[in-house]
Amino acid sequence: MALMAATQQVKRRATNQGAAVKDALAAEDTFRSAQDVYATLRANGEKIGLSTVYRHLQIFVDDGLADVIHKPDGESTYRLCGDASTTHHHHLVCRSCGKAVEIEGPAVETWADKVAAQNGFTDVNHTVEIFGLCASCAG
Amino acid sequence: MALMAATQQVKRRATNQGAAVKDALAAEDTFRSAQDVYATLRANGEKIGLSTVYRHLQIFVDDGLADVIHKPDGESTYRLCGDASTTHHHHLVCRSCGKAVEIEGPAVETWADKVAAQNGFTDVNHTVEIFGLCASCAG
DNA sequence: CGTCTTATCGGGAATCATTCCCAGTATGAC
DNA sequence: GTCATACTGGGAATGATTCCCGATAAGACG
Ligand SMILES: [Mn+2]
Ligand SMILES: [Mn+2]
Ligand SMILES: [Zn+2]
Ligand SMILES: [Zn+2]
Repeated sequence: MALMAATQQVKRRATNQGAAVKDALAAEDTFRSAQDVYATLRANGEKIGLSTVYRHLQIFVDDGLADVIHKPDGESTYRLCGDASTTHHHHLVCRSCGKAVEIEGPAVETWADKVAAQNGFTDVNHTVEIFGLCASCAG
Repeated sequence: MALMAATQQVKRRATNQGAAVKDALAAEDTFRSAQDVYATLRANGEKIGLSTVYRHLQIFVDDGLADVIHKPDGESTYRLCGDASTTHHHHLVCRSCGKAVEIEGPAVETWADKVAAQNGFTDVNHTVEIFGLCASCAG
């Protein structure tokens, strides 16, 4: 069989580059771009390459440890999932500083599935992101 | 005042390149990339440059005539709004062929605003897109 | 511990969508 | 018709992301 279960854990080596990327993400509750994470790490004297940053960010997403949001300009931003990482959720994101709050909307989930079914669509998923200015940035 | 109302109509010249781009979009009910529209027009013998295609697609978006959706890979895709273009709406999009259905969800709108307000966010907007396989592509 | 297999690194090249630039062209007002 | 200038388009530039591949280091095993 060529297809493995998506939840199959892959054996990974523990490297300090990987730890550094995770620490960088964990230090902020904001969605951050790969370029930004890379710049921060280098500024802190970390010895790491840009390719490696991209590699680990993608691994986190694959493992369900991080979420990715595409900014309007197309750039990908990443953030570690909170403690409630096991449940499906969405985000309320500050356009200015990137600060994000995990949100849930059961009603939205059922609505999305219903609308899709009514139109004959199957194998559905959805993206729901709310953007705005957080209290700090609004002042 | 440096800021004009977003609804202010700008005077534009009628060019056949602009018409060609609009016709190309109107011919399909799918979200299509600038590159795709460009390739189609050239294949049809239209005399038009890639820059011009991007230019007009952006104009349509600015004028509220078209919607733009960013595919997971980050590429922007465009589609003319339907007759109900005056009302705020979202889309149910086929992952395979790009076919899109305009959908409305009043409950989602109020939910989004409420969640944002509860968390002290202002000047909010949101993206809600449902992806799946249309009936044709599912067979 | 040493050795060995190989996953992981990382720097630079390559890709690719999108934007920029600007001299040439066509629109529409008068 | 004339004219000011909005529009055009081809090529260069940008910038994020991916590729490539020889060098490095994690960790299994004895
Ligand atoms: Mn959801
Ligand atoms: Mn909405
Ligand atoms: Zn903020
Ligand atoms: Zn389809």
